[in-house]
Amino acid sequence: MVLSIAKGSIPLYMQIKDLLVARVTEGEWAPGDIIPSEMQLARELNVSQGTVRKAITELVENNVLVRRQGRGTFVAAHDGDRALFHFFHIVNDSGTKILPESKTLSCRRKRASRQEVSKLKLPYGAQVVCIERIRKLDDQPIIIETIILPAESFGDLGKRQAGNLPNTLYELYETQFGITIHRAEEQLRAVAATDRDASLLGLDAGTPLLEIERTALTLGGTPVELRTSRCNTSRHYYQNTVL
Amino acid sequence: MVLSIAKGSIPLYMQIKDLLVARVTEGEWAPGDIIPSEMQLARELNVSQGTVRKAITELVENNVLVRRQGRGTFVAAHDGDRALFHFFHIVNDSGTKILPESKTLSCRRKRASRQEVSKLKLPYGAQVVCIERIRKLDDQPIIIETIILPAESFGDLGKRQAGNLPNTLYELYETQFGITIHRAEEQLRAVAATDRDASLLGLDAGTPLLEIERTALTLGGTPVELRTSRCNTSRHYYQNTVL
DNA sequence: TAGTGGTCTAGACCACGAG
DNA sequence: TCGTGGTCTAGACCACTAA
Repeated sequence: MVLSIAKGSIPLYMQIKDLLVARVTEGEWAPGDIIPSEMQLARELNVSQGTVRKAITELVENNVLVRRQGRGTFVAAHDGDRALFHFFHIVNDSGTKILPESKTLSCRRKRASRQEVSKLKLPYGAQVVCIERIRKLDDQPIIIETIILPAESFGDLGKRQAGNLPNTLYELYETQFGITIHRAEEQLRAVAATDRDASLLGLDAGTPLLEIERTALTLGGTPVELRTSRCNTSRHYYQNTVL
Repeated sequence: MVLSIAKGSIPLYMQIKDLLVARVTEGEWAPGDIIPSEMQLARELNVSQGTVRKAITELVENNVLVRRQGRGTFVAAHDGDRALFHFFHIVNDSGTKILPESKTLSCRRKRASRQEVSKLKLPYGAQVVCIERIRKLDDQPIIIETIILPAESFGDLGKRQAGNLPNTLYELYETQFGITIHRAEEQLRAVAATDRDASLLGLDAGTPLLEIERTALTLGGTPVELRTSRCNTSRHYYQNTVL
């Protein structure tokens, strides 16, 4: 990659951003890895430290990189904190947020439905991994989740029954399959509990549930997870901050 | 205000941020106003342009200021776009977002309930303005909204029946009452439609509705609006992006 | 102590908008 | 043409971390 500084071209720091993003998406630097120091990058790319700094600053704001003073700059990795603060929005009535414990009900493979093919941009007839689990908050079953993953990208997940899957799946995707979730789109609706919902959550059929349909994407923008959560919101709610 | 650069003190650009925020919250600069140029501020505060620039950059990311190349830097103001992109999240099934038309059902004053007193941090027994309206999307009544405002801050709103209120209330708060909404906290639940909900929305009682409880805050963090929206999500949904 | 990121400065030139 | 914000540079010093 050659940086160009021709008149009216894309700013240098933008080109550097793209270059750094490429090195992350192409796996040259993995999540948790340290990247070269600002001075090293500046020398390598023949720009000033300030220009590299500006590129890195924007990637930090973007949750792609993490800076640690005195240590260096690292590729952002999924830990429990990120799962809790960025990707989990259910809070109990007293306003405190805790990650629920999860119990895997099933984890198997099947042919993708028409909707799944379309949302995951899969070829017709592709296989998907289908996970169903139930999540407890304050010792009560509150959330039923159905998760769909493109089988091709997830090794042998779902081929053999795997027992209980870890609570923070995004950490699993990252460490086991080299797939990092970067952002997600959520669509929320109110729906009536089906008989199955009702029995799993200990409610009456027809009880209003909050349904969250999430599409999770990699840094490159590829959709890699479809997740439908149905939540009993009688003692919990979905918390969102609008800026 | 004197900027201090003592060892181990708060960085200069942070102090400048606070100072600029103060000038906005205290009304020295109103929404839509141009603020002094970076060079003018740098001279006034005896710092370099780069330091002022860094302060302003963060306030722009914070939606407090807006930069326009070649023109200057302005205090952010509420227009239809901001209402639509930042503060309205209901989208129809084909994924397009449009601001609903609103019909005001009532706008009157009353004594604040215990909950309203608590959430708006009002003195016991304070008056509030209570607005009820219904909002149409794609020509169908989809949302019922109840809005609570501290009467003290909103002049004579609700004293005389005011006919139909404008669609984008935050513009009204800003231009008529000098109150700028900066951010909001939303709590979402699934609830069953009451008889009144049902008749207003043309549904059966008990139909699941998405309830959004929003607390809107000024830049200073003072809560100034409580808004409860109940939405028919059979053909629409609440869209949220998770970063 | 050496190396990293964090803050701050001073000054150059570019791109845009208004008069 | 002038003033604004936008990009880029070069270099100083501070604060933190690890060896």
